[in-house]
Amino acid sequence: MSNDSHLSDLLLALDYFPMDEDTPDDLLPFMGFLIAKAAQTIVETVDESMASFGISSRHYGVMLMLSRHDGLPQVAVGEKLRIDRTTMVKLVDDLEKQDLVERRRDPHDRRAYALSLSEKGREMLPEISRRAVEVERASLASLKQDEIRQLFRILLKLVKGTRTT
Amino acid sequence: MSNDSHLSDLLLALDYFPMDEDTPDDLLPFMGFLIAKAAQTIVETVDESMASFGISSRHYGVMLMLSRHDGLPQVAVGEKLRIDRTTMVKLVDDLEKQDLVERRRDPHDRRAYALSLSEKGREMLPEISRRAVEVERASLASLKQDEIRQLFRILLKLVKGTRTT
DNA sequence: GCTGATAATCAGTATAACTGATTATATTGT
DNA sequence: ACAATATAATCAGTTATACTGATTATCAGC
Repeated sequence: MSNDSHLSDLLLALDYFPMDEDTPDDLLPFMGFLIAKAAQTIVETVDESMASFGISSRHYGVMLMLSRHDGLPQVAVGEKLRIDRTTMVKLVDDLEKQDLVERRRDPHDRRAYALSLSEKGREMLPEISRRAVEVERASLASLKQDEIRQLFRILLKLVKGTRTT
Repeated sequence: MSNDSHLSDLLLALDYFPMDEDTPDDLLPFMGFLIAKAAQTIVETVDESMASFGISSRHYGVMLMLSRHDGLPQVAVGEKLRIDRTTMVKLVDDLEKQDLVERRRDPHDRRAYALSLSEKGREMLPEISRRAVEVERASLASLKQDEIRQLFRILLKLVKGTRTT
């Protein structure tokens, strides 16, 4: 309650919104900032909701990835999620301790692990996902269905467009 | 070149796109993820572009804030930017060392600092902003002007909608 | 003036990203 | 087949950030 002066105030107060003209140059300095803050908000709430499962949003991301790409080596999951190789070690350690993910040796490349959801992981994932969706929906509550779809489409285009490779 | 398998592939490959139906529930589990990755991409590139000025995107954010709210106390800047009070100390230390920002005692509240851009800070900011805009524009290159405007509008609505107060 | 709140700071802890090295295994070139 | 090089995972150590709790100075209300 002490704090009704948010970044949105900054932006609003400063006539960066609405942007009537077709020169979004004025608002570009704030774009990165705005995306970062939106991300921060959502990630924080997802993290909170995942806490009761003993994991973070990042662990959830790994599980989500494995649900679709079973048997992927650790490094590949990291590349897809843009998580550092050494950070992946810790994440998978955590997930293994919770018995949500298994490390098996890849028979075709015995340096690598083939990561899979464990039995428990497969069982839990729908429930975990349901929670994540709940809070994400809540985070997006101020948006119309149509806006959510647009946002998704635009972000996807953005992420696709900026490949570092 | 080793890595053409990005998160976008995940999403595309999995028919999460295009989302023809009016049930974005299927894609909601990926929304937070997608925003986070978009943010990561932009923040990283902005950080890189700021490096030649000896600052990070966070320092830039503080300067941008001060350019609009001169004389704000440290804690207020932190609240607006959602940066921890103790982290602000370090950020302002850095900016002061670079002589971009000044801490003056607020005459009305001698506990607080009134933060201001220094002379040099005021001079530099347009140049710094120009660089930031350059790389942000590059990050958004895959989007049409119209999509950038939409994205901005939607994100602003989202951030406004999810006040933690 | 006393009490409780607040701005900034500092010390200490926890987490994450990153660097560089190591081990085991794979791949490539000859 | 063998040597050189590359790769997957790990570990140790460094750095950046967030957060907690305490301290100091100051403010505001009674």
